[in-house]
Amino acid sequence: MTERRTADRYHHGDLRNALIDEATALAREGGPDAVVLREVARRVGVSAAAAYHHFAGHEEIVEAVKRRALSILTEDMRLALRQNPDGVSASGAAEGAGVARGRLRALGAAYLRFAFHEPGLFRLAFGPRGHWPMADTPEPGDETGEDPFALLADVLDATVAAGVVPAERRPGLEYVLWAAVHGIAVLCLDGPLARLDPAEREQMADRVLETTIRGL
Amino acid sequence: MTERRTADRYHHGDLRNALIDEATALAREGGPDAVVLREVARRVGVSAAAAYHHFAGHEEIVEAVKRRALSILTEDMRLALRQNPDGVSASGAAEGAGVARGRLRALGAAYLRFAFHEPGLFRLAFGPRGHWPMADTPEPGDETGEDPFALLADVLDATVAAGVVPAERRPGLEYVLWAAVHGIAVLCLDGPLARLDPAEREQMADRVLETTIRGL
DNA sequence: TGTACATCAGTGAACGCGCGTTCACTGATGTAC
DNA sequence: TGTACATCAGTGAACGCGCGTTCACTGATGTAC
Repeated sequence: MTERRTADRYHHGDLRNALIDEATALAREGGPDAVVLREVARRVGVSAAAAYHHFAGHEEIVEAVKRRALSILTEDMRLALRQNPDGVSASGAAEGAGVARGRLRALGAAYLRFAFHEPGLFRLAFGPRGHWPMADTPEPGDETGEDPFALLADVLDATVAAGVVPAERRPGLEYVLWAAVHGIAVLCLDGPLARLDPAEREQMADRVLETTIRGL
Repeated sequence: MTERRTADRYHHGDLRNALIDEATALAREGGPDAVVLREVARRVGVSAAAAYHHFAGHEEIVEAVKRRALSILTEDMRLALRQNPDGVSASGAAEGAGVARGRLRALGAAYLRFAFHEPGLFRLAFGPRGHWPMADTPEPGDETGEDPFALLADVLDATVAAGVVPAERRPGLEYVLWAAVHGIAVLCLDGPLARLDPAEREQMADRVLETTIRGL
């Protein structure tokens, strides 16, 4: 019943978040172009002008959704790592090569799961005007404090420590893996592999990961 | 002076091609969203309605530009292969592993050169509503009769023949390589690597190709 | 060689659309006294 | 406990924009005779 707080009242109570919620729903359904300010307001049941009390304009709403998408992805990836723990215990023993490779695979698989399950959010976050996390610009409003890039960097460091990757090849290796994984995501979402069923898609994803990790 | 044929006349003479030319120029400058029917007509110096005597509508112009973009890419890739000939002479001797790998690298490099030199056309051809060549749908209006996918398939077949790739890994391998190459293109155009200068970009491209081919 | 005429390829004005944004406004809220 | 009032968060109408598309039209072209 507390939910009634956000309805049937002249003052909404939490309009800002309600708008972001609805904008996110639109992005999920239709990708970047579907996030239309007027439609967001319409869905919340509020005038379009009301949005301007909470956002500078359309772009700011889109930015908020991008941040939310990225934070969902980050959480997915962190979870994947938690389910594939490294072997570094209190004793400080370095993890084995197999474990390091497994964590790398898990990270890539989580990225692809997000792409396949949330294509709209994925396209929004990683589109031409996207919100890519970068090495030199950590997320300002990031709830977790760690973005996908940082997680990948850590796991790659571990592969070097485990002897899977020669140290001289370490710099910039994030991008090599990211490229492969991102590429197959795009091929499956918008490209020639768009008609694959989920099982075939997963198979392709596994192959890309396997091949790339073998090549590192 | 023959150029005057296309100007200062009530009847243009070759309006259809002039429109595609200008639409292509717009795509080059601003990507998919820049291909605006009214602007295309404006640039050609003709009313927007005139375009409807040559195209069913906006989408058909865009399609024509996509085909043109793809045909440029195909030609670039064919040229790259011609400059990295296989060793198959009249004697029919199979080419060496190094040659096969070199041709694969050349093909990937050509794809990336196109992406970097023609980002607007690249985004148009390979965007969400793109014009990806596919294994099962050869290009209908293709001038060359061979698309990038077919070229890649041939070269991959050669790598198997040369013993670079085990035959059981051959099926679907096109997509593994394509994913890596396409991924790094996107990262460099729209992603975290957008600020790399051309030399660094090429270095990253080489690394991705090297790593992926090693992993095949 | 000249003329009537069908056909083709243009024109310019207008339509409807949905967008982001602005404006003057008003209803609700909570605080000071 | 009640009331005045500043502040905040809504409203609804309107603006301007540029788009794709349609329409009735007209100028140019080339062919039949």
